[in-house]
Amino acid sequence: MVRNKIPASTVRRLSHYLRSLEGFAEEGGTVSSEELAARGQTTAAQVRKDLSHFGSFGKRGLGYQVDELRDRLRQILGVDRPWRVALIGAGRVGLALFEYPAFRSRGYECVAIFDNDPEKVGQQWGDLPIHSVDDFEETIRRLQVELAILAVPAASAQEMARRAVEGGVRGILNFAPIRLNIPPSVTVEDVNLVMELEALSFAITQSERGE
Amino acid sequence: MVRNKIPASTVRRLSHYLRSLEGFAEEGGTVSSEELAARGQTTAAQVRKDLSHFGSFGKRGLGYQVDELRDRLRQILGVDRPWRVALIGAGRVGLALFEYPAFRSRGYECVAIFDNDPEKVGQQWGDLPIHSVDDFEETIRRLQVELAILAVPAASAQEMARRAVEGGVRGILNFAPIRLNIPPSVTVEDVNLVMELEALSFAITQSERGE
DNA sequence: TGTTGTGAAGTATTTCACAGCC
DNA sequence: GGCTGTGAAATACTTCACAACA
Repeated sequence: MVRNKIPASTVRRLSHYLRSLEGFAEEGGTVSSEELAARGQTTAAQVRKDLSHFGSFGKRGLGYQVDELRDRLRQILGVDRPWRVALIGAGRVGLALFEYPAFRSRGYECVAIFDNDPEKVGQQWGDLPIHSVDDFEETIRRLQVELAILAVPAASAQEMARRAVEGGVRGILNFAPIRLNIPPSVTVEDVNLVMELEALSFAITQSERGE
Repeated sequence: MVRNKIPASTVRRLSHYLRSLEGFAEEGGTVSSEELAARGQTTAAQVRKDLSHFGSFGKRGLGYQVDELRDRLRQILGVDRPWRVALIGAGRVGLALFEYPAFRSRGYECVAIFDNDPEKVGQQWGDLPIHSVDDFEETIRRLQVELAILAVPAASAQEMARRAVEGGVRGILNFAPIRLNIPPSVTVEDVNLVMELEALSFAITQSERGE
């Protein structure tokens, strides 16, 4: 079904489409590529091209069945099943993520929290204890952790990423502002807030100079 | 100096290059496009092309002067001067961002915090009071806020974005998972954590199906 | 009729490769 | 000799436009 490599831009848009469809209360309705495009800041042709990578599940003349497309998008994005997540780093960022309701509601279930600060180890967040990093690899392997959210200082990020891979993790959401060096079989997504702010100040600076 | 539209991918890489150069302790040294590429997960040709949009500040046969390139990148990205930032939404995400040391150290200075929860209004974070949103536009205009960090629930994000624009903000870092509808003169950068996680689960699901 | 799915055309971005300069 | 800066070539992505079909 999936013919070639899917561009990252397409994956991001698929996520948007799914979000839009979840807004539709009306079950059993249909939606056109035109409507999806309007909600997703893109074009109808782009919506159709994005979806066409995964098969053809629209009806010509009618559009897409909302329920069906939503289910299909969930399958494609892999969110039709729960994911076991470990939070590495119980600081402010970790706490914000841990309490972010959207994660759990989309099937990302935090099953373990780790920190290297002896003050924090043993504390509870919700019903989860904060583990020491001593037996990190064994613990995440035992708990069958698939995704790691890496919210530790840059200095320890590479080391913890390596250990997470060692423990069998398949993907890492990395908040540390460094490029992780890990095997290509493990997927990494970087969230770099300073970079986002710099993109803002760049754009503003450019527009000021331009005019 | 800047000839055409600069791709977003280039801007992100410039931010990486700057981060790499800040790692260089040695003042007065030089760095080649090859070295920068190695640290930034890209190619030497890409580094040179990225920089060439803004002029030619390397020495053939030698490479780039570290200090000079770093200063030039700061100018280009607009981080050679402080930016006045307002934090909108004093929840967990807001707190994590407020205490994120990298922001302040790069010149993004939080000058006001807002929340619509009467329980929070009047509290202090560091030496900043949490303001009510009642006189939001006037306050940010008076404080000459240039950037807004929007960390409020999706339901109020559009409204607060509109009011921020009204108050004279030039850029918005948006954590709400919706597309803001604002005039093109104001720049928006979206940080969508669910989307990042979905990109991970997509990639993992694909690789499992492929093999 | 109305809207999809998709080759073909059009743009945008990256990579190549080499002249030009230190 | 070594490394930059940059047109030209290659590749990737988006948009067009229309046949296919419910």
